[in-house]
Amino acid sequence: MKASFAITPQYVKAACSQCNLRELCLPFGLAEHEVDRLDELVGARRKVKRQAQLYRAGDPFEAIYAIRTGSFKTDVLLEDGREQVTGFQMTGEILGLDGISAENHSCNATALEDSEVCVIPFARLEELSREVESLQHQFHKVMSREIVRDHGVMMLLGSMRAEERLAAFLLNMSQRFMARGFSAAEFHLRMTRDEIGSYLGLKLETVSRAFSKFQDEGFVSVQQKHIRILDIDGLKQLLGRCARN
Amino acid sequence: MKASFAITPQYVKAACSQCNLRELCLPFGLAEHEVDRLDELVGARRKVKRQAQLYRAGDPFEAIYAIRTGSFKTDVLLEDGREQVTGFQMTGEILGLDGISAENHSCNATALEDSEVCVIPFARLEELSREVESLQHQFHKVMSREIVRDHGVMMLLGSMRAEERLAAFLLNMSQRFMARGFSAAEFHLRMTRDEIGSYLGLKLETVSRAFSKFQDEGFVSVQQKHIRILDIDGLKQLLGRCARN
DNA sequence: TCAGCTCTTTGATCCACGTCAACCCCTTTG
DNA sequence: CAAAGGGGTTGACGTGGATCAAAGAGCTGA
Repeated sequence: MKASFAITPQYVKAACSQCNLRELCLPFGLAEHEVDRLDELVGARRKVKRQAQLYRAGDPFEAIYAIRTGSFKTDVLLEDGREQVTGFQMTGEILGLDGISAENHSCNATALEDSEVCVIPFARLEELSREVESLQHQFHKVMSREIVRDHGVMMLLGSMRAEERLAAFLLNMSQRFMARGFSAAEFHLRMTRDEIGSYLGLKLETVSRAFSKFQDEGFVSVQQKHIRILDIDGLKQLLGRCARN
Repeated sequence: MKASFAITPQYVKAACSQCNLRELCLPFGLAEHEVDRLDELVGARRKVKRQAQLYRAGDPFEAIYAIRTGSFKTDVLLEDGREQVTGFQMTGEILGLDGISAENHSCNATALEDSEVCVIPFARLEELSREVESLQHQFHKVMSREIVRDHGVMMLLGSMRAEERLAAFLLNMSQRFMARGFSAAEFHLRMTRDEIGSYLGLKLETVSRAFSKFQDEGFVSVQQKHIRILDIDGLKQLLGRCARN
């Protein structure tokens, strides 16, 4: 279905304007005729298979990417091979902003499931955003949001204990699924315990134990990657107390 | 001296074009006549006394700030009062980018010493960067650099042990002092052990002990806030080994 | 359908860093 | 110059989460 869409000209033409992710993505706040102009430069689309990389650290930077379907993780690697996951990205979110500063990417972006992204050539985006004020502003907001998000992760890594981190993670995922029209209470995590652990600055065993504890206490029901949140307020309260630093 | 400069019209006119920080700041990469246009909108300057706040979380966002003299820390606060320092900023660096996304600031910016910033009204910056391509691009680079920096901090907080974190911090400070024409080997830290600890996700005692250890091992000489780096390669090697996650 | 994966869970043990507490050194102020 | 207070250092001790180990549970592919 997706494939047949992808090759029909109407679909290409109507990319952003018909996309149900526009509220979350670059077209947010644009007038209809402005979205049409954005469509023109977002022609190309790219499929990325599960475990394949959209880009790697060091790759030359040419475009940013909007996730149309699927999800990704981004990570940076130390010389000794250890990995730090810097984020998980869902549909409508923008990948590749790290590449602007040095003109090549500084992290790796890996698909967590078979995914598809809209390729947005950066030079053309800058060009268009010089003409379209609302696009310029929305793009700045997207970048700024990434900075704010990163500060939240620092808070998490620097000041919270293991169970708080996982609670914050689950609440964040829940809220993002909800924003995309999915259930806030029940969802599939596409990443492994190891990847969650890397993101949260914990070992996978600690993540697993925290999940078990939450389940024992009746906050969530966990079956492998399938999560059901049973007591969202309980999780929120868990967050409130117990800072470490 | 600074005060007398600040009120002379030439000085206001020549702000960016004569500023020795242009290489590090927004004017980087602009042609001379473009810098002149930037000067026009960077008229206002603001002094911030040590310990005073340039802005607070929740303040309406109207401008970003370039640090002319002095230094700052930014932090976010949890409801329970615990603080996470998200960064230390030096001359030429830009403060306030977090405010763009929600139209109000999401963190606090506090001067670590008596400081002065250039106020850059954001609406006018967006306006000008629609006209001046090189300014637009440099601004995007500045935002992107902040994102890359944040990823580095995540790496630090999520994957490094205490001594590695402090070593990374010292090397980073050293490099930034050097970029500003100061000694890379000898400098004054403007922040307390507690603030360093908050930034690095450690308690102040742990920071203090790590300083002592580095001193015992001959890597640095530490006298309160005065640091002399004696063996920069030793510090770098310390970074290479010993990841935790 | 089975073999060989990878991912997850759980238990036992260890240790890096947090916590608590005492003391020291500067700096500031009257 | 004395007193007060804010940093900073150091020691003793406790603990949250890492580490090591083993077994179970789901996929994947022949």
